[in-house]
Amino acid sequence: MAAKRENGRKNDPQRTQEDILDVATEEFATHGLAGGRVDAIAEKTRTSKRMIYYYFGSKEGLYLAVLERSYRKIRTLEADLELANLPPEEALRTLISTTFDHDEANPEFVRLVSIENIHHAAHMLRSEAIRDLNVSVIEMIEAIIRRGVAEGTFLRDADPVDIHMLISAFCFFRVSNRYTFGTIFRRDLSAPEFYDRHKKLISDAVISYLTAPEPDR
Amino acid sequence: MAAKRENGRKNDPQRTQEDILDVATEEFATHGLAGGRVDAIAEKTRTSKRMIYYYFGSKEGLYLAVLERSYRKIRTLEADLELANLPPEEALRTLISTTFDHDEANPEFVRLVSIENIHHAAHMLRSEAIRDLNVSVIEMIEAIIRRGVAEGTFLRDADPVDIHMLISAFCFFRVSNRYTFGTIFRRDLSAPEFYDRHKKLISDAVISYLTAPEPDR
DNA sequence: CAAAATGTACGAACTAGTGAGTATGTCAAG
DNA sequence: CTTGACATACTCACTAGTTCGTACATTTTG
Repeated sequence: MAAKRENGRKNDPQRTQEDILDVATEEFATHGLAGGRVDAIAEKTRTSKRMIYYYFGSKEGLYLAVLERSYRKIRTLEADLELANLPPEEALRTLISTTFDHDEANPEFVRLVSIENIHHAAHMLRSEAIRDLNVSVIEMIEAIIRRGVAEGTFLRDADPVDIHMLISAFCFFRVSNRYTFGTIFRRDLSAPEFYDRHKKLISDAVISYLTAPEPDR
Repeated sequence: MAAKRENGRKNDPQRTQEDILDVATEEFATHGLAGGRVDAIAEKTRTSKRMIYYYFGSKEGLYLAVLERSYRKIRTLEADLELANLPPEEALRTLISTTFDHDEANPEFVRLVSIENIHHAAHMLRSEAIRDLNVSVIEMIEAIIRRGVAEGTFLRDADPVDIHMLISAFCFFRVSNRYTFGTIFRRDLSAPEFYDRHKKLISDAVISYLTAPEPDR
């Protein structure tokens, strides 16, 4: 065993882990947790399978790490939105636009969340990091609604979580159900023509919901 | 016939297949396609694994059969809605209520669709039965909008597929993302208190979208 | 040198799928 | 109404291949 270090290896644990996580994100997002193959991940990595187990312990451990990292990424996005100075309607449109663009730009995140739901969010529940995500969106929406109601623009004092759900559902569904919906209605939801139109649709829907008078039924 | 014997075997192909499909639906909806185990299905069945292959050829064949059967079930539901006599708004509320209730009552269907989306709707595309689903909802929505616009109740001439998407997204998301959304926002979306409230929310949102004047921006 | 990081080769368990033979029901002919 | 031929329905045991995970050796780094 001539110990030649022709291509002498460099130890770079940081990069190794990032590399594994990148590849694993793609693999799990494409095939699911059960469908994702550890060997397949290892091969696409610049390192070996041994390192996956060295750093993440198990397949599930790796999956959880992938999930946590994905969630951590969004948290930052929401954080630096300056909405307090905008008029309520505009603030809301900006917020919706951000959610919309995020889901549009991160289909692998959307897929991971779908997969996690199939597993009843079991891994998420075990992860403090994700469980304790402080969700600033809700506070933002709450503030916007309060301002809107105060100044008389909004006529409905809606629940902010409900409003967030209305927004999220549409933005998420557009990406998560792109394929089945697209197949049935013969419509390619990733086509650029729908981008502006759908963003306007959900924005207008939310705004008109809030500005419409509460029907007495 | 009438050959009834104590513990002798009874040939009942119809029942055998139904039995397999019932169990497989549950298994795939719970664990996904890759995660679902043929052996597990076989065990919960009153028949054997050999019969699964006898009737469905392969694991994928079984999955496809499950998917087709699930889709076939809904098709009927939509069909017998009598909306033509109702005023537009009420017709729309009835339609939304139906979609809402369907997703609420069939979480395993919602899950199967989610799973199918992870697979890019690959199986669906291969199934004529599903691909050729004639979607009457769209025509219904189209008719309602047309009537509403004609009589001046609705001020927007919206695309019916877009409207259906807005409705579907919310109803679907409520069920499909029940677990992750519920975990993050500490809210049990299957709790009865949300049932009426959410149904009213999506209905009001759609109605107010259609009745609100098109903003000029 | 010790500790951390990495590569190789292997194995135990699992899993989709099958080979080969058995039971059941139908029906036509004797 | 009995017999036997035949197609469909079914059972049991087995296998080839995959997949997660690990034992062991080796290299890098401080």
